[in-house]
Amino acid sequence: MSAQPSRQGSLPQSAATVTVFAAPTSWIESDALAQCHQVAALDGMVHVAAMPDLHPGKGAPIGAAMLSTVLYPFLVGSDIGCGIAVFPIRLKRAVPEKLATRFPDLDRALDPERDADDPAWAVLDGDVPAGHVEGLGTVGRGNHFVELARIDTVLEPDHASRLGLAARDLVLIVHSGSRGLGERILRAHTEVHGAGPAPDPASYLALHDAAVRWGSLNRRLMAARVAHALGAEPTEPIVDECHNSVEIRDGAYLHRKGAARGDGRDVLVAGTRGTPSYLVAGHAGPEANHSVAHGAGRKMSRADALRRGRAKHTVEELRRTPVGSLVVCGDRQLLFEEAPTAYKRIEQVIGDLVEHKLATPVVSTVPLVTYKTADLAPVADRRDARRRRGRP
DNA sequence: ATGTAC
Repeated sequence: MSAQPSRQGSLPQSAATVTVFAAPTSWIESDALAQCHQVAALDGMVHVAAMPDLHPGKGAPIGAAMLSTVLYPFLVGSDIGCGIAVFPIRLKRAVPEKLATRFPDLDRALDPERDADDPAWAVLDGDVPAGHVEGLGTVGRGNHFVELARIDTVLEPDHASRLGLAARDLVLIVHSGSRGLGERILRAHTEVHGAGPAPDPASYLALHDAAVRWGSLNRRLMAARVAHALGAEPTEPIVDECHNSVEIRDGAYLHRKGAARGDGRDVLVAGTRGTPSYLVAGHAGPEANHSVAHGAGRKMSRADALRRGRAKHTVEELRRTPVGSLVVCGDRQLLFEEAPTAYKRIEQVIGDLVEHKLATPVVSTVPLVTYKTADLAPVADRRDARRRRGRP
């Protein structure tokens, strides 16, 4: 393998450069590469850096950092401020079967009035960004999750110890975003300007920044909800990086869609529901648009994962994974869509980051319990519920 | 990924 970025853009001189940070043997869908070149041809585009977890998105590729003199809201997408945070958590015992039943309902929002006495509110410092209360403290759908995980391998002992991490420690990993708020911000732009640039970048950025703060608050609220439910004290995150954002960098707009800030920051690169994740130290330079990958990256579309997964897996094997972890997910379709086999191998993604000197792995984590969406109620409970409603 | 429409 070469240490050089393996594929260079070779399209019209007017188009921006496209650099893909993946080994030739790493699976990158041609549709995703085509999307990178479409983005490279946009007015004002300077450089597109594709991460090893690159895959096709709706209109724009996912797993890319895109530098442009023009701000394009659609390159950030609707889940502005989506990201992954890591919170240390101390538990006396961590038996997945016991803990899985104790997770709170993270599909149900925290209501400032009805849930006024919920201790999770203690993480709120000041006002709720944009005053947007709907969906606060909820995980959402798609690839979002809240996971109780254990530190497995320590690869950089000094760095791990600076983060207060040692082998066998427990952490909560929270992957979620700005829910309806970011969606509303992009829709308001798109209704008037479509995929065109933001005519007033400062006003878009003000809304964007609020969504980024909201996403981070949401992750903290969820970690606090889960910590309280499991009988632990909430903690401050040791890592919290968003991967859908835009920032001003060297006088241009650096859009990241499924790519995390990778310049001197620690980032949790998520595996799948049933494989390890890696906390890495990012040190990406300008060629990579100062970015690192955000996860394993989809290898199959949701439709393919559903079709092939139904033929290949049982619900039971997806709910209890090969590493012994449990997946809380009452939605069977989501379980298949999010099957580990629908994603690339995280080791390959991490290997590509290392090969191209974008990041150094610090620790790996293995899941114990991953919460996706509220579980199906046990049969007895459902029967009771029907009886309470006066049905047979 | 989302809220909403089908």
